[in-house]
Order: sequence, then structure tokens, then C-alpha cells
Amino acid sequence: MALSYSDIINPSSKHHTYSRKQKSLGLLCTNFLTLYNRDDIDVIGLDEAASKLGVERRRIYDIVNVLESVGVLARKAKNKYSWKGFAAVPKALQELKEEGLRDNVNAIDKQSNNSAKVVDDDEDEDDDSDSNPNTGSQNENYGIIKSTAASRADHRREKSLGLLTRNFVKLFVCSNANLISLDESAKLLLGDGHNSSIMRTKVRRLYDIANVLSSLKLIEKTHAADTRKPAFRWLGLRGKSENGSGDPLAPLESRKRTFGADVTNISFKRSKLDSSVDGDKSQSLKMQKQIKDEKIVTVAERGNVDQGFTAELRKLSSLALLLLLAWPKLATLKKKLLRSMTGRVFPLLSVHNTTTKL
DNA sequence: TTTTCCCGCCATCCT
DNA sequence: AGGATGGCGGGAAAA
Repeated sequence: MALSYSDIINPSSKHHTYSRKQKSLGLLCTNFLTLYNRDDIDVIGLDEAASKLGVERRRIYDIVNVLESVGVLARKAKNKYSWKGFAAVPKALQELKEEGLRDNVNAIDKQSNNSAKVVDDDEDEDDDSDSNPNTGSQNENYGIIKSTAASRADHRREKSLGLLTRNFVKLFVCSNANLISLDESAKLLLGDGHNSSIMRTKVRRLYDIANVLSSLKLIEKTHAADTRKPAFRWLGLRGKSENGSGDPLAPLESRKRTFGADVTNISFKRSKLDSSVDGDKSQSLKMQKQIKDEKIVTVAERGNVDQGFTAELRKLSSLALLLLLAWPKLATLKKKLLRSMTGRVFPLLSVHNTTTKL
């Protein structure tokens, strides 16, 4: 069979031992896509997907939740999702953008109570026990956040992978920063001060999300321009302008379907494993990332003045915006700041970015 | 070592 | 009750 070994770059691969790479969420998502990204697909059954892809149900939930957040899928019923395809992504992103801008803007007058939640939150630190924290308080979040009814135990939803995904995407879509590291994200999506434990967990989730978003080519992993710290760059719908009917996602790469690609994930347990049969697959090579080398954060007009300083300022302002977006408590301060910042020292920060880039 | 992040236990949310 | 969902974090493969 196609024996393109799991990794072209693995000459010394003795007897393949357990490899996380072939079990990654990203790969699973890619396989999921090659399996269902077709016009004649309507509904997708979770069990069916799980067995076809050779993974346990649990993993399907993981990718399905983020795919749904971006519009590629829509939950139809129990165990059933409908395929929307990449054609639905632009709209979903647009909505996320509006939603994000809206509810950080509608924080206008809220001085009465101190804490508000829009992005995400958790409970108080340290014990405290008993007595449910929130509840009674008159939440001011007007609509937007989807769920119309605030079910009591709906507290769970607030930590869902889906919500996290949407908020993560909002960070990119609502600001002009297109490069951000996961722990910055975690910090932004969480209040700044938090248990390292909470943070760690949040980052774990972000890794999961980032992997499938990467598979979708909505983001790409790189490194911060200055530091070597890994970070993710927003790609959005690349090579998709106008629109012409259909869809298409494939930015470049006009390859048709990938025949012979084994879409099934071999199921080796995490420990040892025999050597019978090869489990290759590796459907097509990754795809050349050829996003040119864009320098630092966002484009910005090519100034030739204090390049370095300007870049730093930009980066700073971007982070500041993100922080503000994620921290509704600072509504008032935010307004003042934006008012004074906009169109001046931070020209590229004008909130109403306009033109939906994506 | 640190960074990634898979695995699957088990709490929750539906039927 | 029983099945569908999906937090959550241990701990091991990858840098």
C-alpha cells in the first residue's frame, strides 16, 4: 500500500513505536476534512465518523466543537451534524467579529457592579466553598452570547471548547494583531491574575484548538518576530477574495482529491506496540506554507522612521487592545483610552477596523 | 528540561 | 436509568 512512511523525514525509524503525531487532533481533523469535505455530504454521524477515522468518540467531539465554532459544521441533532463546508466560514467569522466588537463596546455604562463576564471566567480562587458565586447578580450582558436562556447549570457551557474557540478566534478577528502566543491568549481570555493551574489547563485546551484551526489553515504556527517564542499567526481565508460562487477553500494547491490516502488513524495504544503492518498514511504532504514572510505584527504602512520603536509601539498597542477586549471591567477606562489613542499615536488601532478583512 | 498535547476517567447533560 | 457530551489534568512523547 501506499507506504509513504509516516514521516518522510524519518530514515532511522526502526520499528515505528508509538507516535503522537499520527494521533494528533490536527491530523484527525485533516482526515475528517478529506473524508467529508465534499459537496454531496449532508449529514455526518458521530459514530460513523469515529469508526471511519478509527478513533474514539471523545476525539470526534473535540474537533467537531471547533469546526462548529467556525461554521464548517452545524449541530443538527443528537449524534448528528450537518456539513456546511468552508463556504460558511466567512459568514461565521464575520459574525464572530461583530459579536466581539459589539459586546466589548456595549460595556458602555456599567459602573454599578464590578465584575462582569463576557469572555470567560471561572470562579474565585482558593476555597470559599459553598454559595454559588454568580447567580443573582443582574448580569448585563445583552444577548449576543448566544444562549438565550441562562440555565442554572449552564455554567458548564462557559468553559466549553466551543466558546473558547470562538473567543480565541475573536482575538484575531477583532484586533489587528495577527500574531499571538497561546499563553498570551490564555491570559487575555482569562483575567490576568490566575492560578498557574488554571492557566495551564486553559493553555492545554488552546493547544487542542490551535491544532485543528491549523489544520483548517485558519492559523499557522510560527515564532514571534523578536523572541523565539512560538506563536500563531492568523491566516483567515487566504486567497479568497471576491467570491465566486462556490467555495473553495484551498488557497493554493489545486490538487484534486487525495487518492490512496489512508484516512484511518491506526489505533496503537500509547504504550508499546507491535510492528505488524504499517500504519502510515500521511495524506499528502503538509502543504507548503508560503505565506511570504510578513514581518511583525500586522502590516501597517511602511514607515521608514524609527522602525524599531514604531514596531514596539504597535505591538504594545495591539496587546493593549486585546487586553481591553477581554477585560470588560475596564470599559470606562477603555473608552477614554481608545478615544485618545485612536487616530494618533496608534493610528492602526482605530477600533472600527472596517472592511471585514475576512 | 520544557513544551506539546493524547488519553480516558468521570461529571453533566440530555433523553 | 442509560446514553450522549465533553471538562479536565495526569503524565509521556517531542522539542
